[in-house]
Amino acid sequence: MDRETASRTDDHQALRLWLRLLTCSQLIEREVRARLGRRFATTLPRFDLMSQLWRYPDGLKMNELSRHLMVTGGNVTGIVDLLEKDGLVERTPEPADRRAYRVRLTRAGRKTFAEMARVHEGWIVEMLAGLSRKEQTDTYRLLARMKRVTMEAGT
Amino acid sequence: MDRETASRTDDHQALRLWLRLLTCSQLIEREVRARLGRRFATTLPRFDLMSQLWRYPDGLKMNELSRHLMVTGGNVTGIVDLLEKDGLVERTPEPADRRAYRVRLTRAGRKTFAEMARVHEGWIVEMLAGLSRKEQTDTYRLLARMKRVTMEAGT
DNA sequence: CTGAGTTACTTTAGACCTGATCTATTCAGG
DNA sequence: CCTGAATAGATCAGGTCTAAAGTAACTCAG
Repeated sequence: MDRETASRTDDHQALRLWLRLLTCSQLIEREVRARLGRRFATTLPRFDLMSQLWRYPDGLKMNELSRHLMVTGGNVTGIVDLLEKDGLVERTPEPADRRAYRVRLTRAGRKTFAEMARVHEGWIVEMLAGLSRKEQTDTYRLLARMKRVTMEAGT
Repeated sequence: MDRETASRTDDHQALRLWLRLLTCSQLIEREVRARLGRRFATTLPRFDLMSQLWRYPDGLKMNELSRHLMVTGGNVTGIVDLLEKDGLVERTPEPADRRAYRVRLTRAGRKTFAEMARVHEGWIVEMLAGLSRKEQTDTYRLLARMKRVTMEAGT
């Protein structure tokens, strides 16, 4: 019995769609968090941050990380602090602007993340393996529509 | 530029689907959280908890709340504490079991929630208004599949 | 009836997240 | 130059969440 099941009876279409979306998202996210903790003793926010740095080998400034991850700056500070303490990322000074840092993966960070990303993708593939290729692309396309209309509505 | 856009290039199908699902979910959730704060000076967890109690006028025990909301017991304790302090819910003793409480909405809680739920559904309808009725039901059905296969894979 | 195991809830430590505020630096006009 | 606005980042308070440990009450075999 979860939130969604408990409320199906008399709600309306858009609301039901939203609750189901939330349920799916939480099911996967919860599992990924648990596995990241068990297998790699890390967390989803840390994984996400490292994933961004992985795509930008020259590093990113704090505010760029903040935009990419869609979280506040104060939050990025905290996560980078923790990753830095573990030696997975480093803050290097930005010569052009003494206020700014450039955050990048260390050698150890790259090694660690490469392995994590490989295993992580396997988890997702496994969790969604029950969906046919067509179901996956159909869902992907419909969620593209949802993403678009939601972003437009939010403006 | 968000997480998903930043990573589209060379990822595989299931992973892309998951990232898009996460993006959609976060877009809506973020907006709902912001509006709940601005309009009602409350938070999504508090709203969710009250929403469960709304459906069970006789109240729920703490562990039932925990199961419905899919969060840990310690978390429920904290949220109920805050709602109780605001006079929106009350803990009443459970005669049959002196370890347990029965949590229910107070009169003020019912009044407050009724208004919040009405406005909240309006927000969701508005945010998803760009989707046709068919798109909504198609997405709903595909997410039902995803929910099912994900829960089965998680077992 | 008793004590070992279970269950209901709370507490705690630690991570996460936001919004607001602070410090230091940069930049744009005058 | 000099000053005020804007920007980069850090810090803080408060709420959220988990896992683990703690307390009290219940259950039921022996």
